[in-house]
Amino acid sequence: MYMEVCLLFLLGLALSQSCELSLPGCTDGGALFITKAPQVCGVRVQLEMQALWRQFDQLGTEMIVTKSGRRMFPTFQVRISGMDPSAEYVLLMDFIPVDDKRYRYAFHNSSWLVAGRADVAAPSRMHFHPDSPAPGAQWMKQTVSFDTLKLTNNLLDDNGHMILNSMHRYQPRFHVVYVDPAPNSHLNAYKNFCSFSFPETRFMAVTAYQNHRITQLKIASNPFAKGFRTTDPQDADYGSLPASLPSGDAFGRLVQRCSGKETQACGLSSHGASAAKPER
Amino acid sequence: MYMEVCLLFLLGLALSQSCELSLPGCTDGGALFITKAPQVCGVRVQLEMQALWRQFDQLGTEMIVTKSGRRMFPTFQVRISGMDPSAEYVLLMDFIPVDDKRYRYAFHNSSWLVAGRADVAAPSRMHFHPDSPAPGAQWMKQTVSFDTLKLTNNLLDDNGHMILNSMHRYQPRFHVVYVDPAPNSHLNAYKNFCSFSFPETRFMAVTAYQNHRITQLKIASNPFAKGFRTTDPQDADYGSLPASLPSGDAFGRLVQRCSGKETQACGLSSHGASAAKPER
DNA sequence: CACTTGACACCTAGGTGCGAATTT
DNA sequence: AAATTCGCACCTAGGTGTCAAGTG
Repeated sequence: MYMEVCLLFLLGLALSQSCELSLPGCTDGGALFITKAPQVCGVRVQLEMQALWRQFDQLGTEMIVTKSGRRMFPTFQVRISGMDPSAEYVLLMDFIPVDDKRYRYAFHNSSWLVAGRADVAAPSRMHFHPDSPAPGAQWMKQTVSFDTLKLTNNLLDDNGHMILNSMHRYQPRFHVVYVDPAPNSHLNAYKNFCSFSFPETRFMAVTAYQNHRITQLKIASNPFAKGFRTTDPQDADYGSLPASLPSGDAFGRLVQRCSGKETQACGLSSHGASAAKPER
Repeated sequence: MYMEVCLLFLLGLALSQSCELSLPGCTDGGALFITKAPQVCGVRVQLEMQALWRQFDQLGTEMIVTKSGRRMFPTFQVRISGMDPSAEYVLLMDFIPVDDKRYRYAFHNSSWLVAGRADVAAPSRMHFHPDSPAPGAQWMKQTVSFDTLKLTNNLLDDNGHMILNSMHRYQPRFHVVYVDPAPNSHLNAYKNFCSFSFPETRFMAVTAYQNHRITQLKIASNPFAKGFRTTDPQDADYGSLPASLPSGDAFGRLVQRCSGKETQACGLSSHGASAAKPER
């Protein structure tokens, strides 16, 4: 990892956060106040394993956090197009709180209830894809996987894992940063990146699964949990088609509409689904 | 991997090979005809697990080659110092034939015999360390390991493995290449790298072990072969001190003298042990 | 009571030499 | 006969949820 590179776009991401707060939405192909650099303005990102992500999302995805760090399942993986093949990019992820609430699970009716305001925010970290930096051609060649990313609830973690508060809800974000070789490129940092959020990847951080249906879906779909399977080893075709369509609620329709195709970066702070921003 | 970088020093390495053939030796700190770039002239490389390598070398190291590719054991690992911390380097390995001979093993007296001239040379490949390119600081931070390198006897291999002829003897080489950002840096390619050979890492490529003592030492020292151990699980302290000193032959003394300490690059084509070149 | 921790059995993924079968 | 190939049992290394125990 290149330290000098990292420092370069910390500024950029900070800008991104504040812009997200101040702007209500980002219309697809709408007028732009800030022009993005050509190296990032055409970047398109497609979430892999969408069908599986949606299955989990319908039930209310939960992700285990442990002291030593736990992988995400499903793994966050994307296919990228529209990069400048010869330009250098850094790819990274972070996690932002979906709201300012703490939750608890009501077993009697299998639903999440608000249990007060959020705890003090965990130290915010970024996870750089280990292949960073690399030329666009390399990133676009095949699926980019964040399978080495781990989630922890240890506030003092020194393994570089992503620190989250259990019983809080998070939205993964994906950032594409163009490594500008120009001198004083920091002056253009805000032009040199774009960000993507896929609403169907939101999840509740937990230390133990609460919703039994989530547990069952993890066991059915994660190869490492095969030891807990009881049913046929048949139903393992995730990743192509959703086993069931999104249900009739507004959120379901939104997800279907916005992430059914690949996603284009929009001008200021790009989202996987432009109108499907986390509720704030 | 950066293709443009690769192309840059192919020339350099080619030069290296021809120089090795034409020059009888490379005296430690002697007068130099060609001045190396400051980024590489002070680079020092120390072989890890020397004691283990020497134990194998005394018996006549054998490395398995398979169609699908086999790791080396011991693994080629080095500690590096003397790099420019902020300069970019590419690290790579290749394997050169020790001689022009084909061998066979005489079981009756446990020795290798010459069995004619070498077969047609296998396609010569280079193995780039997967972290390449990276700044000197990163390479020097910890041991650099080539544990993902695999050896194959499949002339048509398309997995990027190192292709070797079975029953032929090879010398691993290690190359440090400075990535010169200057325009027309290819004109200086021969200045921008240095190479290291450790005589104790020479080996015979085989499809099945010939010397039973080699088999036993592999079983005793490779964790993955633990299933074949019969003796105490005690004698597993390789890497610190040699269990037995090199025996009384000239080669043993040579190895001891030349690779007992860390090794400095010398001017033209640097070797781990300057006078311990493979016999040609 | 709600939540967290840690030992555990059970997996995946892949690196070993063995030994029978096959090829040259 | 010599050399190679392949399935195999046996490992390492580490990712699963479970369950009992611990914490506040």
